[in-house]
Parts: sequence; structure tokens; C-alpha cells
Amino acid sequence: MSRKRGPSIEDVAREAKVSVATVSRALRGLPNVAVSTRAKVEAIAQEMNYQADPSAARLATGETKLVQLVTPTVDGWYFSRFLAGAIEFLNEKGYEAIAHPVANPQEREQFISDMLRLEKRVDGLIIVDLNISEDAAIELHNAGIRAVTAGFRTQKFPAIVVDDYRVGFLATNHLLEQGHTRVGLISGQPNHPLAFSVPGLRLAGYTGALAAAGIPIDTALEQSGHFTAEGGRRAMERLLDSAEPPTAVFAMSDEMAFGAWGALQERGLSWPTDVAIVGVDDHELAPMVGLTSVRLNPRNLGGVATDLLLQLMRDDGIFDRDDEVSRVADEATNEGVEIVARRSTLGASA
Amino acid sequence: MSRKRGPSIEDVAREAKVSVATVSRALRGLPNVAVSTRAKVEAIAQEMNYQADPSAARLATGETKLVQLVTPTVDGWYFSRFLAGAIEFLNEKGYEAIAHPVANPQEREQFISDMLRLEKRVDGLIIVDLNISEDAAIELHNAGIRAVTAGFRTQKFPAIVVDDYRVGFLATNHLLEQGHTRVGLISGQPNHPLAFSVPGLRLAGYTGALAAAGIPIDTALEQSGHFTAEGGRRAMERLLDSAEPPTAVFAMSDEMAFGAWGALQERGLSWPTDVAIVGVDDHELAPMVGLTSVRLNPRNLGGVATDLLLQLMRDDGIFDRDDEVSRVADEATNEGVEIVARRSTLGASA
DNA sequence: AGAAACTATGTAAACCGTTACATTCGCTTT
DNA sequence: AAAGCGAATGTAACGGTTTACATAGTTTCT
Repeated sequence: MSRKRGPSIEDVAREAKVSVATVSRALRGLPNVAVSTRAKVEAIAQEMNYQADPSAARLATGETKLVQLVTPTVDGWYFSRFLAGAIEFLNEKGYEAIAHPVANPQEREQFISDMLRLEKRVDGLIIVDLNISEDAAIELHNAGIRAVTAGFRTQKFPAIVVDDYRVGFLATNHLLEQGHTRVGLISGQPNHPLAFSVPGLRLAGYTGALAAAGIPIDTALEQSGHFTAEGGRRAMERLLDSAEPPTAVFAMSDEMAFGAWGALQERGLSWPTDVAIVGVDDHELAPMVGLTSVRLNPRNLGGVATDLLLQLMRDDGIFDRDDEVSRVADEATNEGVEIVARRSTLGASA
Repeated sequence: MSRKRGPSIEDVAREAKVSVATVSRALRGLPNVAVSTRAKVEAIAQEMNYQADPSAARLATGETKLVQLVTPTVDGWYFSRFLAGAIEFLNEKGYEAIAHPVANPQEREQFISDMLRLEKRVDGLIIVDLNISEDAAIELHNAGIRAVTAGFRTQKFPAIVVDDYRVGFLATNHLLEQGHTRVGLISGQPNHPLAFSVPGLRLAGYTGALAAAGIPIDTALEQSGHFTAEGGRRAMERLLDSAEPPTAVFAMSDEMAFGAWGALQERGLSWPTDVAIVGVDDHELAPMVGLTSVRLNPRNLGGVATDLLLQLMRDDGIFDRDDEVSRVADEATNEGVEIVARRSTLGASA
């Protein structure tokens, strides 16, 4: 529209009495430019306040310096931190980050088809927790799209995945170690529209730990809290109202654990006296209520995923699940994932 | 680089036996295209899986369909929700959102100078809580940049600003209404590097309410909690340790209030019995601990700011602080900002 | 019927970089 | 001195749209 356009590369070339090619080379630090020429061009560009128009550069090179981050939401505790880590890394490397929430399967299909058509829009993609189908991943890959997935795996793209079985196992086992034998569960959405793999894996970790301790599974002790505080509160109420309430509970997220705490408070109960609880995330507020939690570090994960993506882009989309890079990333992913014990599970007399 | 390029507009034109101009017009819904022609072109474009290359379109039009959201952080409670609201609105309107955190004054200057040089990068800007100087705003404006600010005002750009004086006043007054006369304050960073105006205004509201009630200000009752839970905890401890502890406290954010709660717990105290507390934000977890809070709705604000920006862009950067549009936005901004009373302040015997 | 006013379509010039290839120049090598 | 080479620079094609302007065809009006 009436958008001002700045000086073009031609203006600079004219001023510096060299060709546009030389200006382009000089400004981008390419070789084969005389030191004096480069200095002159730089000075003039500076003076004219010239900056290459990204759109033109994109058109010419096909690179956008843009990376799209696709997450179920942008304001969840976990995702916002993941984004923070990813964006920080990207900005450091000269990329801008497009945040693109995808809340349901319909939006996911929309996103995939957009991606397939508008392939040239971004240089890379980080897809978090969307459980893209293998077929869709293949299509994306064939379209020449560079992507890294987080929270789920496909054949085609590098992935970083926290060992959520271990998360569930650690949490449950911690409770067992305190002597509990009746351990309840406040799970996430078992039938989430985006079919996250996280809840299933944590559940497997939970049952695995119980099995390892020789404790029979009682599905009456499993309640869904939908990954929200309010859901957690209600789940806890159901547990407390059950015929044989648990003496300990593993909540799949701290938010749900806070909800459980709310339910306890309402009835004049408290942890760990009446029931021990361990959550997941190591939320900032966990120390305030003394909640034991399995520490995740989504910020770090965002950084690792981005690092992986940038390498993938450098390597022109070629990667090897078994190479050094993937191994290092895998390690970094699960680094520091461990129990942070606090009042909610300590000193309990089960 | 080896990036696949899809079919171009020329391919479609050839196939449809019309000119590229006609294809362009047909696909973008412009007038003066025969119905039959449009249908044919659309069908062929569909079939060929054609999509206009955004970079080329950007180069030609100068529009990017990109809006940059600039916030102090991306993972704060308030900001992540603001972003969520803004992004949702943008995506609905066919824009993508670039999330760009600016954590300190140095990054702010960097951002401004980048913006001045790379003006053509995005169509619009939403600048949240950065307290850009009037001079910088003028420079940006002169560079032809469209922006909306949130949380602070400049002469040049439309702004949406919550009445934070009122927030502080409402909170404090609510405590006074419960009969408290000794009201402490847990404030945000008084000397924040980005010089937010928020804490200052809430402080003014606090002192204003006290003054209106004829209660003298006691600066010993003002402690900074740096807008973090841990900071709030420590601030509360200082208040409890003071010679004459307050019977009620206004915390400038719920997170700090949660910290205060933690401090109370540690000493075997609780609200509202020992001290009444009101926070700000109406955090999801507030109901779980029964925290009274002043409800903000950052998600909504993000939407309002974006709406305003899109209008500004339509109006080619011209706006009038006193027109209908601004009035409506102002109203929407403060809509629903009110006390949500819960246990932490009710039933207290001051 | 002839002029005027539209409508539908086409042509070609922007938009602004990047880069393959060509050219020039000064030096070394034989 | 001729040939060969590498560094520095220039020329021009190319990327894929949008859009001002031109043209052809169709109504409408008088």
C-alpha cells in the first residue's frame, strides 16, 4: 500500500560506484571482494540505512529465515515454556519464530494441507505433541519440508521425546518407596482429540511401577483430570469418595495436583498426612504448596528441538536416527528429568 | 536450497488457457472475472495444487501477512495468554504471528533499530509493556510502521491500556471494606529494566484507596516481590517479620500471592484468619487456594489489540484517539476487570 | 445506429534481490 | 614474452507475483 520502501540495492550500488552483485556479495560477507570495496559498500549501506528486503531475498533464494512452531496451545504451562526456549534459540541464530497453535484434529488437517500447499512459507517446522500420522509425515517430507517433532515420533523426521514411561514410573515408584500400596492416578485426557501419546505412556509407567512392586492394578483408582486444575480437583473428589480411597496419588501434571490439593483443603485434609501426592512438571508454584514433582524442563526441550532442526536444515533434510547428533539430542532431552521431593510425599505415615 | 518449488501461476495460466493476470484476479476473488472463467481457473488451480508463493506476493505488494508480537517474555502467565488471544485472532484473519520476546532495554534498542531498518518485514506490530520512548515511537511511525501498543501509551500509536490504577484501588478497597486498616503491599519490580508502568499505577491505586479511607501510608508495609512466586514468598516473610505486621495484603499478582500463601503455610498461618490477601490476574489456580483476585483477561486484551491493529492497517495508519473505534476498544479493555472474592478475604475478623 | 459505458481479458512493467557466467586485470610461471 | 591463473568485478537472467494500462467485446442509452 502506501508502505514506504527504503533504498534498494541499486541505490547503494550507484552511490558506491560498483555493481549490484558486488554490493550483494560485500554485504553478505561472501569471498572475492576487495577489502577496500567491502568497507566502502558497508559504509554507504550504513549511511543510507539500507537493508535488503527480506521478501526479495526470499524470492531469490527460497529461504525465509522463518521457522514455524506448531503446538496445541500457546498458553499452556508446558508449551509456553517450550516456545520460550525454542524462540530464544531461533532469534539467537537469526531466525524469527511463527507461533501457530493447532487445537484440534480439524485444525491439524487444515495445517497439514496448508503446509503441503504453502510449502515455501517457512524454512522449518517444529511440531509439538500433535501426533501427526505417519502418512501425513511422509507427505510433508516428500514436499521437501524440514521438520522436527517433539513428544511423538514419525519415521521421516528427527524427534525429541521425553521418556514419559519413565516419568510415570519415577513418580509412582517414589510413592511406593514411601510405603504406599494403594496408589491412585489422576490422568490426562484418555481420549484427547489430538491423541497425545504422553498420558498413555505415563499411565504405562504407573502400571509398570505397580506391577514391578507386585501390586495389583485397581482401575477404580484411575480418574481423568483433563490436565486442568479444576479437572484435578474433581478427580480427587471422586477418589476421596470412592469406597477405598488411595493413600497416595500420582497426578500427571502439577496443575492437576494443585486441583487435588484444593479438593483436600475443602475437606479439611492435607498432604502428606491424609494423602501423598506427586505431580509432573516442577511448576514454579510447586514449592509454595510443597508439592513433590517430576521435573521436566520444557524450555530446554525447545532449545534442543530447535538445535536439531537447524542442523537438519544445514544437512539438507538428511538425518540418521542412529547418528551422534540424534544420540546427543536424546540424552539432552531426558537430562534432569527426575523426582524433586517435597512435603507432599515426605514424612508420610502410610 | 534443493527446496522443491511448486507450480507457478504461469503453469496454471497455460493450463487454463488464460493470462496470468486473469489467474491472479480469479484466485484472489477480484471483480471483473467471468463466472465461468473463475470456476475453470479455480478448478485447475485446485487440481494442480497451486498456491501463490507468498514471497513473490510479498515482493509485489509489500504486504507480508505477518504480524509481530513483541512482549517481555513469552512464557509469563499474562503474556502467554495475551499472545494466545492475539494469535487466535490473527490466524482467523489470515495472518501469521511472529512471537518476539524482548527481555531487557538492550534487546529493546536492538529491536527498535532492527525494526527501523527491516521495516518491510511485517505488516504490523503489537508492542506489549515495553514502554518504548516517545522518540522511538515517532521514529517507528515515520518509518511507516503500523503498530498498536498495550500496557503503555505513546502519541503516535493506538494503545490499549488496562486501568491499573483502578486495579490497585479495587484490590485495596476490597480489603478496606472487610474492615482492615493495616494493609500491606507486595509490589512488582519498582525498578524494572523495562520500566513497566503497571506496578507504578497499581501502587498509586493502592495509596489512593488508603488515602480515600483516611489511612496514613506506611512504607514499611511495601515490599517488592518481583512478580515471582518466590519473590512473593520472601516479601510476605519480611512483612510478617516486621514490627507491626499487616492484617491484610494486596499482592500485585496472583503468583506473588501464591508465594505469600507459601510463607504463611510455613509458619502454620493461613488466610483469611491470620492475614487476608488479594491478588491480581484471577489465575486458574486461585480457586484452588481460595485466593481473592482482581480478574484480568489478557486473552481478551490480545484479541482487542489485534483487532485494533488490523483496523489501523486498513485505515492506512491513520487513527484518532477520540474516535468511536478507540472508545470501543477502551471499553473492551476494562470490561470484566473486577474483584473475584474468595476465601482469602472473606469471613476475616480483622 | 452510433456513442458511451462496462466487462472481460491480455501485455508487460514493476518489485528487489541472488547468482551463474563472463570479463578484466595484475601476477606468476615457464 | 606468452601462457596461465586467481582475484575482483560486472552483466544479465531469474525467481513468481501484482497491477497499471491497453484492447476487445458486449450492453445500454439516446
